[in-house]
Amino acid sequence: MGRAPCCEKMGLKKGPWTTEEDKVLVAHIQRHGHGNWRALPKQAGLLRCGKSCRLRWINYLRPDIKRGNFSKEEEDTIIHLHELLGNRWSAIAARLPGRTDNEIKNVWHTYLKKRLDAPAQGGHVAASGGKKHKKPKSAKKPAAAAAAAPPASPERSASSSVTESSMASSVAEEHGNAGISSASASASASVCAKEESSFTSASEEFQIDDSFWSETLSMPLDGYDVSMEPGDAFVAPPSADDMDYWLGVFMESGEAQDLPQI
DNA sequence: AAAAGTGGCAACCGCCGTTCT
DNA sequence: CAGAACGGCGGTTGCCACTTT
Repeated sequence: MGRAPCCEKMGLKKGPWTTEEDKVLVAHIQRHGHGNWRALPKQAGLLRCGKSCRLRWINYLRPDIKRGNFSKEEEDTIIHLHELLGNRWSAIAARLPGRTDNEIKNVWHTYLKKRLDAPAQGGHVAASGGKKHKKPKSAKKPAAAAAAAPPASPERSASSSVTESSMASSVAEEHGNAGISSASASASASVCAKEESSFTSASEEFQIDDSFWSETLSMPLDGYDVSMEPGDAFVAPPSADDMDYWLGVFMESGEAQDLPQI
């Protein structure tokens, strides 16, 4: 009705993001937050769809993103949570600080699924390249980006850990002001939990100690009888589709301290 | 050393639930 | 209250780097 028409795709750019676009997006979010993703590209002067901006920010530009290889503990956590939650990548990501749903989804499809499919081989097919030992994508240069972006996107040149980049840390500080407001405006408690937990983690440089993983790995299965076989499709407990249910699970399990006070 | 094959990752697409007019 | 816009999620795709032959 009174709303602006949804992102008209005319003239909008697609494909890999350039360094310049990244900078513009980060700078804009630093200043204004991301109250309205649809309007953001226009306000920032980006020829991108709002969705694209959001994805870029969530998955790569956010200051609290933890890049680099997945540890064994993280992989095990994903496997455990996948048994519990199924393909609810966002829910799984919420329990892995610094990891995004997209990244977890990728890891699942590339390593973990195979690892489960072929347990006989047993070995830990690490995300660090069980077979290929691929160099962290630092040189992947999109054809379109190559022209506009000098060497490589920031997150690619510093792919081991974005948290180490000065840009990221500065954004982290700024985001405490700009981003939180929009995050807290979100109606979804789960989203808030996810976002804000990330923010608090960001300020702590993402040092995840072993206790976190031992708790994470032992908590859900021990505390709750989900009575399901590994590999089963997700069998929802009563009202399990409700994220409040899972929030409650986390709270009761003592994981609450890892979540923001809502 | 070169070519072919394989796998990983970033990004897009479409759907769904929620919010707003 | 109805319809449209928005935000978010999961599935899928395409490009590129790496490995193997």
